[in-house]
Amino acid sequence: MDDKLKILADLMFPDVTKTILDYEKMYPERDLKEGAIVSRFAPSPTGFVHMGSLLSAFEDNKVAKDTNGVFILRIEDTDQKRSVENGIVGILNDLKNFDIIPDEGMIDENNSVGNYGPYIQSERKEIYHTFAKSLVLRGLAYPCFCTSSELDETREIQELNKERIGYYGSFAKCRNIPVDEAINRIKNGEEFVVRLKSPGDFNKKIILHDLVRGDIEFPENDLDIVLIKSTDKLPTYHFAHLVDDHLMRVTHVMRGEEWIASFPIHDQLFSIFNFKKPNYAHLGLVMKIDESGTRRKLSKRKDPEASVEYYHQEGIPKEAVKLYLMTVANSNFEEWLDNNPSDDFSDFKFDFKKVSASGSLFDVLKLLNISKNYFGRQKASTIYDNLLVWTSEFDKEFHDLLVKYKDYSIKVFNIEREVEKPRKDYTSYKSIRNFVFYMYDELFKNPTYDTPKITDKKEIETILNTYYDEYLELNDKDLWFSKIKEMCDKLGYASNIKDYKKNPTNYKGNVSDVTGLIRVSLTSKMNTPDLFYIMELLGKDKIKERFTKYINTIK
RNA sequence: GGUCUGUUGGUGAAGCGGUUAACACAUCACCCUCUCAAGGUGACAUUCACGGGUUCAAACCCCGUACAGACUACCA
Repeated sequence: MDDKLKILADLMFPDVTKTILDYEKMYPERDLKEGAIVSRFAPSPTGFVHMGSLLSAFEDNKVAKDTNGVFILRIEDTDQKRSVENGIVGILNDLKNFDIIPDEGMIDENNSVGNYGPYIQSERKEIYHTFAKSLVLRGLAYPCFCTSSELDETREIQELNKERIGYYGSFAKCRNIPVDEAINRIKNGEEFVVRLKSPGDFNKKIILHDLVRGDIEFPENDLDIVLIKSTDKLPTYHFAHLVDDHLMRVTHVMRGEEWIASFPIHDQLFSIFNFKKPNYAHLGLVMKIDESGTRRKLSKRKDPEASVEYYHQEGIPKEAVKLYLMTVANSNFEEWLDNNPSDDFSDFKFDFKKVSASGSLFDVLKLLNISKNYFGRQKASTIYDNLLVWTSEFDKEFHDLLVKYKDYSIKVFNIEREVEKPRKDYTSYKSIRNFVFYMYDELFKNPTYDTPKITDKKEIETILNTYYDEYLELNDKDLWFSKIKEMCDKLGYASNIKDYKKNPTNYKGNVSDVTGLIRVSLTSKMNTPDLFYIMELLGKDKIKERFTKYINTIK
């Protein structure tokens, strides 16, 4: 009997030259400190990273770095339909944009670092075959010749009889084909997949532990799942997971909750081989609210914000996205951030217990808020440098101005910045232009003016001319303002707003109406940062120019 | 049909048998103020999907139900 199995196994896997033991020696247990976590991100080479995957890659990376472990990038290309040209580089770039750098695995389309490779599944065929072959030898796997139409048929029967769907028990037609017959059919060139001869019993319960959900009770797996596919002889996800994560000595498998259902399969596989089982953490999915008001998985196709590239284009700083990801990853992070306001959170330790089990809603508003606070912490020169990089790709016109007026630009960004309570108005690099455009003549050619309180042309002329001729003061902020108040008193506007509120009819208006007019004439906007600083930077000549320009636009 | 997961305010959530049900975002009000952005103060869940049960005591434990989601492929 054993001899026959050997003949069968050799026939099924003619390419196998090594044994499992050989591989155990090639990929020995890692020599890492106690508690070090080996994690892996294993995408298909689709060329881009979706927000949900980014979160899990981010967490994989974080956990490995926290513990001085290893973070591996492995490419799962066992389904050729999912592969795309230069798909690996695309993924690597998306990760790199958020400072997620794998310690081990693929570093470009064809090369890798690390001693546990290859890191592309299609190049590991012989390894999978070796493991599958050992199962055949032990009578725990068998060739299955069922065609897809046969499979469909049994499924239909199962549906009709309201029976559990799947390839198991008496529905596993090829499970008990005599070895002789199997040998002959293979010799005759019949196509086959290799299936696990599951030793499980659906009526028995097992309890599996998940790092975020705790213990989960399942029936044992009794499905004879496919291990190796027929046409390309590549493994299925389940089998590749077993072989790769064992041989790469992965300690923690973090994946989406869509994998919970196959947890029993994976546990069984590890048991059969008597391999040390990894820890599992099944993460909640990233959701969004649909137009119809229902929750659904964030979709790459429908939702621009699902694509990681979107944040790059929008100019959301990667630091802000990372901060946001961390708040989604661990619910206690925000509190920590409050006490440690910084963009470097390497001191914050990821905790599986603080991972939410339910899918979280993707909250763009929150991201923007985090981003705003991030900008609040930055120096003007840092903002300048980063903005220069962003505009070089997305806003050529602005970029050229930044280069031309470097020192001036830094001063502009510094308005109310490096002080105790800095401004928090920028939300993204993209948004900055709208906050500062009026500081550049080149961007102020045809402004659309907001409408100030004071609209009468004659009055406007009087105020602006009087101000420029008699009260303009740019050396000191306090003096600047007291001069404006002085003028208000002279022209019939209340210099003190409280006085104005008491007796509004005694005045033509109040200081804020006057400064509002000056503000609009200079910037076209009703709302801006501190007017004094703006005027200080603009300088006398430009102020005159803009007063005139404004007066000329009024009818 | 089967298996599994989840359900706390507009949103993200804390909570693990006794809490005024944290905190953050958003919203609103007031204060500060030359306008904004900020900042400060306060408001915002009589209640934790629903119905039962256990208990002196339940958002927390048990049982049902509903809803949402995942899986049930030679896709991952």
